[in-house]
Amino acid sequence: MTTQQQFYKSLKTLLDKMQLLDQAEMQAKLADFKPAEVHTIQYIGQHIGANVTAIAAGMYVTRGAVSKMTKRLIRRGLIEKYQSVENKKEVYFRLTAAGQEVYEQHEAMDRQHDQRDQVVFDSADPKQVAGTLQFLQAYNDHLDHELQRPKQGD
Amino acid sequence: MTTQQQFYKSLKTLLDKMQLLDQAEMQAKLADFKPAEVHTIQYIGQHIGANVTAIAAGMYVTRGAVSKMTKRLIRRGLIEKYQSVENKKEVYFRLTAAGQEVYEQHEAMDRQHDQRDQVVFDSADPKQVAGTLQFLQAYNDHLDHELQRPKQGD
DNA sequence: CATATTTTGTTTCTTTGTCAACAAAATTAA
DNA sequence: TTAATTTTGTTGACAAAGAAACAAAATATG
Repeated sequence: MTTQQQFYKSLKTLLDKMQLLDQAEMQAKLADFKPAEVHTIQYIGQHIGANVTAIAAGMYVTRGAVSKMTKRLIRRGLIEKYQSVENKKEVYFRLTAAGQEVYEQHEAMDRQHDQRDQVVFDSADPKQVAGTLQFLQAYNDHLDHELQRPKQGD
Repeated sequence: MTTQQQFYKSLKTLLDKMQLLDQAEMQAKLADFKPAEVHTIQYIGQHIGANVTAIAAGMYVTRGAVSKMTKRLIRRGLIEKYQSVENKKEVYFRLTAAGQEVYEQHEAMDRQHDQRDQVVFDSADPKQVAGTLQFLQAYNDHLDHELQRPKQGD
């Protein structure tokens, strides 16, 4: 297996495992809410005033998915939609008090996960950690570049 | 944002971007097959003789998902199921010639992706790359440990 | 050995997402 | 300014995966 393949596999399974762990905890602490609901609440909480298209881009899903999910969250009283006078086409969202409550519970959970994994960061060489972040950033930059240049013939 | 949060975000978006890029190419070159079909074919090709449970564990999905997908791949003539005389409960799979064909096309595509991103590995400090792999491995080991110890009270 | 428990795979129902078609609004071009 | 084009959001049909209930087979326990 090449370095690259190893890298990819490690990355993939790492996230799979995190999701497995996190999901179990979510089930327990936020049982009334589906994972995707919480995820969307989190994104809106962190990106106040984002419209459907921006949320879709940020969450790497389609606008259709966001449209449906926000509709559901509105129905459940967790977010509100609003529009601007300048632009009657775009739709923006904010958390309601109930949504804010869910948001904060989830944030607390996130901090617990951070605690759970802190030992990995603490016991590693700080230079190795910094190098890892730097490498991931370089890789991300490369892919951003690739995404902007979508094949020949466009 | 803490180092840990930065790390997680980089990881997540990196995989999101890869998937975005890869999916576009898949659509073009293996248009007759759904991503999940190709993914399962790839796993079976690399793990001959794996049963439903093993495939599910390896792919981080449920047995139900594997059961359904393998059924579909059999219907489409891409894999075969077989059983052993010693164990009439477990079900194993192998690729057919048609499945092998898809498998190889996908492998070729994977090698192209490797080429696409090789520059990232080439232009980085080899020590940084090695350090990154090491760190990811350490993190994976930590999570394996956490997954084996599923909370208090079990 | 006989029975209880666990493992394995399948199925049904639900959740989540994509895709494609569409309408309304905004932007660009003529 | 009017008309063509693009952007934005919504919807419906469908695809993929999860959870839970189940039956059959294997394993453990007495």
